[in-house]
Formats: sequence, C-alpha cells, structure tokens
Amino acid sequence: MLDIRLIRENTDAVKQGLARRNFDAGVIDEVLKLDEKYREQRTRLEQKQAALNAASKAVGNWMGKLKKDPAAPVPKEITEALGSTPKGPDEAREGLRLFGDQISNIDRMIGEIGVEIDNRLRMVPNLPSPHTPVGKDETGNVVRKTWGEAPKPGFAPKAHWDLGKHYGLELEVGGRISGSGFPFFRGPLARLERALVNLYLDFHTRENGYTECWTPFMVRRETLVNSGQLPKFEEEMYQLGKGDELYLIPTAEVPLTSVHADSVLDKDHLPIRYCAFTPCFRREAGAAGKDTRGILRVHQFSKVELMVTTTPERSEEEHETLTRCAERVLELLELPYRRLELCSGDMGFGAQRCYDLEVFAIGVGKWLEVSSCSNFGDYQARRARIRFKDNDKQNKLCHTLNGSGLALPRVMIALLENYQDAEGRVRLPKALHAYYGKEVL
RNA sequence: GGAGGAGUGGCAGAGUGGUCGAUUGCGGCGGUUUUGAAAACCGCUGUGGGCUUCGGCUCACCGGGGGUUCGAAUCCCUCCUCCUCCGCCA
Repeated sequence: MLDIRLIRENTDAVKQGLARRNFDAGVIDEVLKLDEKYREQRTRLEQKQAALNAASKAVGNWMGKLKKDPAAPVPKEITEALGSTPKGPDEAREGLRLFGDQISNIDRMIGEIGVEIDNRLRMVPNLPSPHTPVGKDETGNVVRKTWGEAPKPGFAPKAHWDLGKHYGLELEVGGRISGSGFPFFRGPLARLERALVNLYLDFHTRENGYTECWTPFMVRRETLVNSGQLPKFEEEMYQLGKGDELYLIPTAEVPLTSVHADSVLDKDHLPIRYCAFTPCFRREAGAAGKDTRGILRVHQFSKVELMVTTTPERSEEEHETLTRCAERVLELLELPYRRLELCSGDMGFGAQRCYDLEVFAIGVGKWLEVSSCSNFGDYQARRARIRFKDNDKQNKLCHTLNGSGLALPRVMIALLENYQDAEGRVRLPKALHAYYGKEVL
C-alpha cells in the first residue's frame, strides 16, 4: 500500500499519480480526514495513558509506605490522574479502574479508525513510476522492442486446438474431470510440459543466478494480503471450504513475496533472486468468453516465476535484468516476441512499472502475453514489512519485483503453431531437443 | 488423529504480578592501550507510532488475538507455529 506519510505530505502528487491510473482519488481525502482524527485521538490517548501508567506505578509504592506509616500522603501522580485526591487506596483503585475504562474506550475507537484507514488504503493502487507512459487503457501501451520473425509458411497454419489433438490436447477430458478451463494432456504435450519446466528452471538457476524454490500451493489469506491480491481480487481466487480458509495460489509470486515478510534483511545479501515452478489457479472471472478457445485462457496452468527483492537504488536495473531473463527464454525457444511497456491506465494494481512480453502465434494470428514483469517499488514491501538495514543503520523498505519466466500454455501454443509444417508435424527448437528427448513432437 | 513441551531483542538465553523494554553472554559499533594487530578494559547497540520550541517528550510491542488487575513478559481463554512421543498413511 501507499505510505500514509506520502499521502499526508504530498497529497497533490499522489492524486495526480492516481489520476494517471484512472483511479478516483476521492478515497484519498477520506483517508486524510480519518488520519487527522486518528492522530488527534492518539495524542489524547497517550497523555491519559502516561498519567495512568505513572499513577499505577505510584499505587505500588504508596501501598508499601502505608504498611509502615498509615498516614503516608497520597502520591501526586494519583491525584493528577484522577483530578482529585482519593481518601484511601481503595478509592484510588476504583478511580483508576474507571480511568482505565475510559482509556480502553478511546483505544477501541482509535483501533476502529485505524481499520477504516487500512481498508481504504488497501484499495488504493500503486503510483505509476515517472517512466511509465501515461495512457487510458491498453491502447496506450508502448512497444519497446520486437525480436524474431514470425514464420510465413506456404500453407494455412492450424490453430493449436486443431493441431493439438494429434499431440494429446484433450480438453474434453479435462472438462469432464474438472470443468472447462482445466486442460488435460496425454502423451507428447504432457511430456513437453515437463521439458519446458525443466528448461526454464535450469536456465534461470544456472545462467541467471536465481535460487530455485518449492512453495506451498495453498496459502493463508494473510499471505494473499501481503502480496496485494486481497482484498481487491477476491473473486479471482479459488478458496477451500470446510474451515480450512486456504486459497489456491494464482501465481508463485504469492508465496515468494511472503518468504521475507516481517523481516529486516542484510543489505549485503540483496538482491535476493528466487524462481519457482508452481501451478497457478485463477477463476478468470472478469474475462468470461474472451480468448477462451483451446488453452488460451485456463483456470489452471503451470508457470515458472521470477522474484527479486532488492534496494530502492537497484530496482530499476533489476527490473531490466529480470525482464531480459524472461526474454532470453523466448530467444532460446526461437519464438518471435515483443516487449510492451504498459501505460499508467493498464498496469496491474501494485506495479509502478511493468513490461509485458508477448509471443506471436501464427495459428491464432495473435500476440499472446506470456510474461508480465513488474516493479512494485515498496508497495508490496510495505504491506509485507520487508525491510533492509541501510548503511545509515536505518531500516528501509525493500523493493520487490517479479515476472513470469515463463507461463506454459501460451508458449506451448506458440511452439505448436509456429513450428508446424504442412503435414501437421511439429519440429521442436534445438534448446528443447535434449529436454524433450526427441527433435519432433 | 492422540499425549506432552516450547515460542522473549541480530543470535543464544534469564526473567512467574509493580522500580522490566526487559539480567547476562555472543555478535556489531565507538573508545583506551599498541609501531600495527590480537587480547584486555570502558561505553553504546531492538522495532513501530504520536507530539516536538528539534533539546527531547511520550505510547505500544516479550508468537497473534481477547480477558483478569490500579498495574501483565509473568495469571486466564483462544488461535498460530515449532519440537518430542504414539497412532495412521503417501
């Protein structure tokens, strides 16, 4: 979430940033009003609390003295807290009890205001970086680079949903078992899935210095709040019932971001780079009917995720590096792609800057998003309390970044469609030969 | 699933109702000593928030939440996590 102090002190800049995201900044004024009230009451509470603490301490001393001298005077702390002089210790205790109740009431009220502020703040997206192009929606995205050429076969290329039938793409089976959007692969595609995962992980761990992680696929609600999926995207999430209160992860970003939640990291250990293979579960609630043929958009898919925790000074640089790591996978697979820089209006909730990688698949004739590389700045770190000890010995918030490296289904689509020949054979790129065990699918 | 035990500052580990935000050790920082280093000795060393005349003042935090009490690390309830043993099962 955003820094309340930033909102307080740079209100206009915050509002302008949010406006670039088409976010109604009205909630900012509400937050500011609540914040003012919060601080006002907090000061009041602390004064009373201090008086009570002093008086409570004095009670102990006083009782000790009373044992030796029944005429020991009432300590001034008690008189000050109560606003009057009690006749004896019993009256003092009774008075302090009431005083304490009063304090709890204020405390409760402050707590409620705090929750109100938090709830609102959690719904406010991150501010776009100054580098982020300004735009309303996906039409404002900017193509930063294009790599490779889409093959131009001398025949009409088939889409993967037709081609895939020969290689074990059995959507009806998945549908029967679980429902639509849960693909079932038998034989070649199942093996290709495994080959791709291995290639990705080997590449990122051996060449790019990422540490491989294996994470839980179900997480607590709190974990989703840390990385920003909740409370905003409740309807996207699969949740387990029967009192388990667990959610299926929509991406490995979720568990990976929480690895260092609530900790102060050693600056010398940064940046920390993790990669993890996990299945991802998404309801895709908002995207009904859009690009759903074949395995273009599914409820369960595999992905290798890259995640970096670093210092603010390094995050821009790490963002470029991370994006390059994802791009190089596409280059290894010799698939044509382009890098889009998302504009302010199209960026994900927590991102301050984001690149999407899209691969071109000739069967469907479309650019398909296979990776989204985001720099979250300190937005996630603030929620998850991920900090580092800086040279000046201050604890500061880390910056977090992540990106897919890569998502499987759409890469499979591109492999099938771009590498097909007139007879429907699919010749695999060199990098996959050893992993797949054959040169053709 | 059953029975026990434990969660305290960067780490280790005291503390069972008041003067404890917390003894001590290690680590870290600064200093004395030394040609330099080590050793020894001395001092400092948690986090988050509010107020501030920027000198400070103050509140909260001993796994999370709630309660008892004038007062809780300490007592009670509850949840979470870890460990040990038993059972069951990949």
